[in-house]
Amino acid sequence: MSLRFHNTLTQQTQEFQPLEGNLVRMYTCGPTVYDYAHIGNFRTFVFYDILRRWLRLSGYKLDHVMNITDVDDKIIRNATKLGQSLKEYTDTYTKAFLDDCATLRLERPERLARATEHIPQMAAAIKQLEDDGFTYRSDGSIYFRIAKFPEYGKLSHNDFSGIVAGARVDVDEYDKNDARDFALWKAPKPGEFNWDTEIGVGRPGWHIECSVMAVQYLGATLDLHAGGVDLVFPHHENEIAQSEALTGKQFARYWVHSEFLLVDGQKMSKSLGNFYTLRDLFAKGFTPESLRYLLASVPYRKGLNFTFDGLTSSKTAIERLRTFKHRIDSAKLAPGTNDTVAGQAAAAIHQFREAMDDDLNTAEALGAVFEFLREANTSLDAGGFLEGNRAGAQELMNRFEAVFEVLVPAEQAGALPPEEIETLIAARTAAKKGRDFAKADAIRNELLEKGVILEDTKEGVRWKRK
RNA sequence: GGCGCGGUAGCCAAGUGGUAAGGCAAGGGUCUGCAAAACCCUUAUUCGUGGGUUCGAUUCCCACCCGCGCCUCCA
Repeated sequence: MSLRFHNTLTQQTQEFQPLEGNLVRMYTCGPTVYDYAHIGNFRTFVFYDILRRWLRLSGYKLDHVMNITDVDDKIIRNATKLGQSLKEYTDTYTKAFLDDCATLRLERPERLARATEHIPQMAAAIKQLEDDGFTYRSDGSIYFRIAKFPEYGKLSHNDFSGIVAGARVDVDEYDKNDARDFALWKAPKPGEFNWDTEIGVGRPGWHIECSVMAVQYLGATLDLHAGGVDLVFPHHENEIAQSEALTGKQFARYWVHSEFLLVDGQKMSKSLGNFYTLRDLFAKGFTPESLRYLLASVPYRKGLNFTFDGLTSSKTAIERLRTFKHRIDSAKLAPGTNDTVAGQAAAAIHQFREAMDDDLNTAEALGAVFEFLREANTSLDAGGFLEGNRAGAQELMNRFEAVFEVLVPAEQAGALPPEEIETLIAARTAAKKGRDFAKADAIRNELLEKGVILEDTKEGVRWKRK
């Protein structure tokens, strides 16, 4: 079967088909750079990465835009407190975010779009919405009047027809006519960061940046729009209202949303002390690959309960995969092809693709890989795995790695150089040959203390980092 | 209260109208100078609870319970 996604808009899992040939125009909601991103954020960003990779591996060409929100209340507050310019402040966290993404091996979208670099375009869009009668001004701010957009609520499947117009609800420190109306443009406040534009002085509301940047770079209708579930309402609902009011066309055809990450069964929060950034985890000795694997291994539409036990078991699982990869790459095999093994490899490759096609079912895809891993190891132990079976096994592992990318260990600072390791291994092998096992074990322990694990295999000594 | 997601072994988790993938952990074994790695065996008569449909339901329907998210710019 072909690629399917669960579309929030239709609440159904639908076959994915881009509007134009094999080009996928996609937009994903990126970070607000007011602090270091936490592992909950990265659950979603890893999901974007898996989504990108699988689309590419399915033969699609991507045009993917992700926003960097570099102006909002928190940013303004924090930057002001530090006496920094907006740019100075957000550059710090933008860089940290991009570094973290690289560490987690997340593919870069074709374009990153910063909100503050699109202020004139946002003003122009708001101007057009004003001209078309979708807005009103109140206390210097400009609001979108949802009463003018009857389809409001179609994404979150809420019925807003009962909202009483004229009710004044004090939300967000601004006055609105209708509880659900939202700010397109916020009135200037003294001492804050403001922009002087064709619609006046002030700063943009949160939602307008995504509508404007998406349409500017990708056109009126996107194939795919992704984000965390918490963005369904109001953010994405508002994006739809603005965008479709502007263009008169459907904004996005497939909406995909990732579920939340919990920590020890609870929402992550600083007050509970269960709030983690990547830096926190690496400081505890966990590797980027372990986190990447853990975040990727639970299908994106399922809540993910993060635990340190989970991280540890991910590490172990990765080790097993690495050992297997090494084995099929380096094993000395007898000539010929074992049809049974060949069939198992083909079945695994098939099942892997089927699972991923089914709304990115990474858990099932992993199941296919591990099942073959066990079958192949059994054959390898028994000598039934032949030279002609190598390519099929490698093909499966390559496909696995193309999606999950955890097999190559990250470079670790201060690690023992490979030359020194090889020297020690040679000394140990010599000691073993002389039946001096005490010395051999001493060398092995010395290496272990320096984070290097030895394995004596039929093909010789293999080492790996702890 | 409204909308949405979910409740499967110690933990993570897939899945189907026909009788429960996979990973981790644990115990036993094979191999090894000892390890490590790898493999084998063992660990859910049962899939939140109660009804219903059916020859048969974990899978479909109804009700209920529990967890989580959104409904105040939080991925």
